Amino acid sequence: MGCRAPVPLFLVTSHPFAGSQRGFATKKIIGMDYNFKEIEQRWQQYWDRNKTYRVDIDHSKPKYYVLDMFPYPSGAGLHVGHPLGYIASDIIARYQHLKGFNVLHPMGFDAYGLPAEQYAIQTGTHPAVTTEKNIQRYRHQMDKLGFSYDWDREVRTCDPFYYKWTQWTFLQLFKSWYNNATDRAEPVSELEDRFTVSGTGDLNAACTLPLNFTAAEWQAMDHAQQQHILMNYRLAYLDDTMVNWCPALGTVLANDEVKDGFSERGGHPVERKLMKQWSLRVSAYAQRLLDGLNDVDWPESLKEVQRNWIGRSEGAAVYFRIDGFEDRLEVFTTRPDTLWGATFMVLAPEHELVGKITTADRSRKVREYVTWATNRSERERIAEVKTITGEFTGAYGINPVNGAKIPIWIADYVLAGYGTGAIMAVPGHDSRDFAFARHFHLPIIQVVAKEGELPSDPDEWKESYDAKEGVMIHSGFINGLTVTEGIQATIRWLQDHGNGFGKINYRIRDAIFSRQRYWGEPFPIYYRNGIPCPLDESELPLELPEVDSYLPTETGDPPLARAKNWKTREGYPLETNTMPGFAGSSGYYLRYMDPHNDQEYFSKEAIGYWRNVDFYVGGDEHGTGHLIYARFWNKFLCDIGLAVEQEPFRKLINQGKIQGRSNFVYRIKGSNTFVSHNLRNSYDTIRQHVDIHIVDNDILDIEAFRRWQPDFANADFILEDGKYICGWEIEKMSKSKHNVQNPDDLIEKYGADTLRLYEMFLGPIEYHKPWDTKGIEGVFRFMKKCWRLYHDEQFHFAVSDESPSQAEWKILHKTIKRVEDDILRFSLNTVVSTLMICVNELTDLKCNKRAILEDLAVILSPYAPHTAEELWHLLGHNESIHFAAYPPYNEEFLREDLATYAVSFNGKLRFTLDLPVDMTSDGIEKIVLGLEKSQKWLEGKAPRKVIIVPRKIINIVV
RNA sequence: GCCCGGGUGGUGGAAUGGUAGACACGAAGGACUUAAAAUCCUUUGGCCAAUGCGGCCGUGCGGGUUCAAAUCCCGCUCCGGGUACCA
Repeated sequence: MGCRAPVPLFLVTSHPFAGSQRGFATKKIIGMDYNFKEIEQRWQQYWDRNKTYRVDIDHSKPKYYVLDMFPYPSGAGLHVGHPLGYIASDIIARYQHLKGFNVLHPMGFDAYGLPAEQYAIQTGTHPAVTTEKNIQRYRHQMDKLGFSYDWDREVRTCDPFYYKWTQWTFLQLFKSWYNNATDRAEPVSELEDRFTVSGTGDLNAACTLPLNFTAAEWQAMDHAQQQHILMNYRLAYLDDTMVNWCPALGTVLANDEVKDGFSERGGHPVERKLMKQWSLRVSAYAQRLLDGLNDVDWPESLKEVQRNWIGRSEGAAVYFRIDGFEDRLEVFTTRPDTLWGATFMVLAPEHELVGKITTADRSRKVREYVTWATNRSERERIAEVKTITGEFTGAYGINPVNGAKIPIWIADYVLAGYGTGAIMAVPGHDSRDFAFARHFHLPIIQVVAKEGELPSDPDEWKESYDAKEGVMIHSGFINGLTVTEGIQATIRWLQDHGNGFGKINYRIRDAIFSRQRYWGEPFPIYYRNGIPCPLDESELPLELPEVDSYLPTETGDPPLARAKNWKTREGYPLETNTMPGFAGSSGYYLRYMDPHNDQEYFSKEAIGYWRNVDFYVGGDEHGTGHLIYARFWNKFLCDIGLAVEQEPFRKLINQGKIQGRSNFVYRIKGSNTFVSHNLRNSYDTIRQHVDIHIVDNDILDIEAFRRWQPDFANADFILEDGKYICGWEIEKMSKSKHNVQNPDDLIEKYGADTLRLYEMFLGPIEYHKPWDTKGIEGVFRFMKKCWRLYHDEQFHFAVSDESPSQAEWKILHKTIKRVEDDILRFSLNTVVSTLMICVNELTDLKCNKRAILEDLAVILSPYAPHTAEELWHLLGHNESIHFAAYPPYNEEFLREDLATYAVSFNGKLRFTLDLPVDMTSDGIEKIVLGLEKSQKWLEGKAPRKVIIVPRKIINIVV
């Protein structure tokens, strides 16, 4: 903190950029008030021309990577809720830059997506055209907000230069398998060598179906057979899969794209259907995806969502022989201890053995049931959860622990996609099995008793006993053991006798990676004699072809089947499916590190420097989609030596949604008369949404209302206090509710800096919160007040080189510290308050000292970059404020002689007291107890205890 | 059902076991102005008291830990979100 010239020097500088003022000067005002429009425009141009936010690798500085989830550019443009996260990340990026980090802060577009394709189907407009137009609009709106993105690094998922690497990664997945023994992906070529030498031998691989063959058997297979086998192991594989088929969209959806049996986009019904589909073997990474959650700084709730989605459960696989057949039935159970209580078995209707084991007398009913169950849509299944249905197959399983013969049923409460699609039913200790047993009059056996309780008659039970606590009974060699001991003992026995083994099961399923759509990445795959083969990497990118229509063909093939010459040079047909939306977004954060590289995904140098994202901002709706796939993608790229960090997103926050605040009018039924809010209960009224733009502070602009819609031109009103008061409610922001706020209007009225400040001021970044336009006025006042600190009454720039007073230094450094503390814990709303307090206090002192105001401009710059930049240049700097340094906090300025103590008696605050900061506890105690005020609260009694927290509080216990 | 969040003035929110309601919005009153806008000043959790003294109550409800609890613990309640025949 250097000394300034002691001579008071009052600087009056004419506005250096005042040339283009347009009608802002009034007769009185000579200089200019806070002219945000001109300021913002000027600096946005300057930053763009000078590439102020361009960033390159700089080994002399530590890196910091700040990322927003890139948007899908929809036709509707941005509303006030979208920029919330972008503003937050921009503040962090700017702050970290001031702190000396080399900050990577890119932006791009998730440009493949359904809406552009739907629009293409309706209008014939190429999705690329629609997408380009929407991107332009997004870009324009974002530019007006003053973000510090390095736009030279922009990526678009639909750009062949970008999706070349999406296709490339797919090829690597295709050429890899997952070795559970080494816990990583390895080349399929090595797997082939292994098969040639030792067959499946001691192979421990992630696969679709466990297979066993010898080297000789492998060598005896022809090429097609071998390729078929390899497909069982590839990380990107083609398989017959039960998929979520959406007839309305003509495509398959991933599990996370389906909600309650309807498509998430569009809300169309979804059916289950068996189709040949590309899938990614995400399940191979289940444990690593789970473990990795311990190493990231994410909201606990989001981690929990992912843990549930991965759904690890520990238990055992148990083999049941089927009476009269060679086959054995494998079931998964988390409760092997209850094996003695299994009284029947249930298979999913789709289970492969159903046809084989069903007896002749049962076959008609079973077939009917299977047909009925498989044709039921997902939606019906969910709607009828409580209906119990099933059929007996006529076959019996043999319980390995006691040889008991138990009936095998089929029922749709057993899901084909989970575990092995078959269960042992223990009605005594599983509520679903219990309900099923009661419904079909199957026996129930108790095998667990609560600690200290005697067994009871299960026929009397109202519900099963599911808890994992108690002692085993009626259970052979595990009698008397606790549940936990029983589980261990049973697993040991199963393993020793070849009847099963301890097993960990995961709920997470492989990701279906095919879409029957046009607007997506083509697969770099062709078919030779029906066998899928990878394109050579030199052929990439395989560009999306032109088609004459965006609909499926008459034969039901995807739109790409319409493309002319959709085949390789040799004439082999190319794959006609395209990749799903999450393909392009799974690795975009890596490409930003080196977006112009035409030789590789990203260079070793780039990944070695930027490593991973330090701070990621986006919505929590991506918990089971993008954030799982991206983590999978990154881990795979780690395995093959490209990525260098196991977790791509170190710290993540979910920005809350901004809700709309709707206004209502109350129309008397059957009339054109509207009743003010508080009088509405005296009439029979209908509530109607009213455009929030014609309501100010819940008071309706009656004339504007009459003009709003022709219907209301002759409306009558019943007023209160001469005003029409509207009702209000917090709802989703939507056009139909007439409550949409768009950022362009607000920027026009208040400027981007004010909007940025206000969005942060609304509340904690992760909260969902209502948008209330009224509050923005307060922030706008703050900006004007701040501007005035640097200007005299005629709005001439005027700062003094005089040395600041102790009080002024103190205000500044208190602010420096608080702002910094708050930014570091991402409490961005309280920073705004702190800045307001600072400006209020400096205004009270009429402070215009350069030494204070320069630092203030820097502190302000992450939040209000345009205004700060203007002030910075007015202060005489020629370089952007972006290259300034965050002022170091100096504790000296906060040093005080006196501290204010809160004095309480029995915990109740009674008065405050200023005392020297260095006074000892003994001294304080003496003074406080000697005060006349204290006598009143001591009531003549002697204090039992006196607690003194230095410089804070004194508590006297009486 | 299960799993997460969360209940603080008229409103958004602040308070990292230590003066509850910072900072704003809104409201009421006032100054300036022919007027409006802009700006500035005062009051603003409730109740009692009334001279600006002062007191009592108060962070969804009931207990507890502590010198001290919005904050930690136990039980309940209400609201929001996620998820669900997952064996």
